[in-house]
Amino acid sequence: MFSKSCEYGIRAVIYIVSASKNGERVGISEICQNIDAPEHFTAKILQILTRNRIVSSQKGVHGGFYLDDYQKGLALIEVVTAIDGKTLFTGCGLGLKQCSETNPCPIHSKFKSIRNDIKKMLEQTTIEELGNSIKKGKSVLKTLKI
Amino acid sequence: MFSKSCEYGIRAVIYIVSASKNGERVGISEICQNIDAPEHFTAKILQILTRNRIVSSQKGVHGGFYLDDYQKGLALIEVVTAIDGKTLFTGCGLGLKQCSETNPCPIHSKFKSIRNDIKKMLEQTTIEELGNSIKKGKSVLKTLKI
DNA sequence: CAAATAAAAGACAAATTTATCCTTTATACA
DNA sequence: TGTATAAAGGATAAATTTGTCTTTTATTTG
Repeated sequence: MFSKSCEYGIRAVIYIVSASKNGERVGISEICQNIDAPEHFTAKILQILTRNRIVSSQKGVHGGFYLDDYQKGLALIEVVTAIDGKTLFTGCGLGLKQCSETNPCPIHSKFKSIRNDIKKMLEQTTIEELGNSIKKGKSVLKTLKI
Repeated sequence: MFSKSCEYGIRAVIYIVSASKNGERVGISEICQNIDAPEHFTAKILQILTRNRIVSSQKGVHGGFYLDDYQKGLALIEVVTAIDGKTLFTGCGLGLKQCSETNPCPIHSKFKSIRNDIKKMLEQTTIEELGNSIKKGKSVLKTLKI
């Protein structure tokens, strides 16, 4: 469904929101320890997100990543689109470039509703909402240690 | 969503069903010309499907690929599972191995309904049904030449 | 200003997916 | 029975994705 990059990206932003109380910044190593992701690789993904102004960052001492109030309210679809592009919502299920309403592939209509559901779900879910779910302990971002 | 292999595999079986009138066999080069897919690569995917008894094949003169009546009635999910496995229906949206009902990721429940919809769609759609859509000219499997 | 810190960026490597080529095996039919 | 045919299978290559390492840049703080 999502690429590994996108999975790490989503997990990272959710962690940042859940961990940075009152504007505190979170470092890349802390992030990656808490989402079970490779550090340098995830750093590059966060670079993409900061370039797209989905995440904010600060270099130097006490630097790190954080989300401002506007960014917290962004929907998950912003993260997904920045990393994986729009193919998941717009592309043909069978990979046909010319597939369209007037020139449909055999599963076009059946696929359309699913694509729309995915899109709707990602549009309606905010980063903050998912961060709160982590804060409250209702969900997790990594394998629990035993 | 699906891998390239899976896209080619689905397109191939739909073409075979749509093109093989009364048990006629269809050769790999004809298949690939009509679904815009690389020949040798698609041949390997059809090998997987024949090993899984989703497609039938015959070597030698007048050989080729075909689907018997039972195989025509198979659902698309058989094709997808044989090629891409079950991760699309069972895996976590954020790639967490331990994600489950009791230990959910933040998007677990929202994702579940979408996964179920995809699964349901693939279970309810038969290969034959899609082949008929092609036969009737209601849909296409490749870019139309202008 | 200098040192320490942390993200940004660039270069490179491993792994996986996608694609191609060549040889082998099975089948039909003359 | 032998030859042509077409799928099966093996080996290899290209492309993409994923992952690592090192250097550079910006910022804070003493």
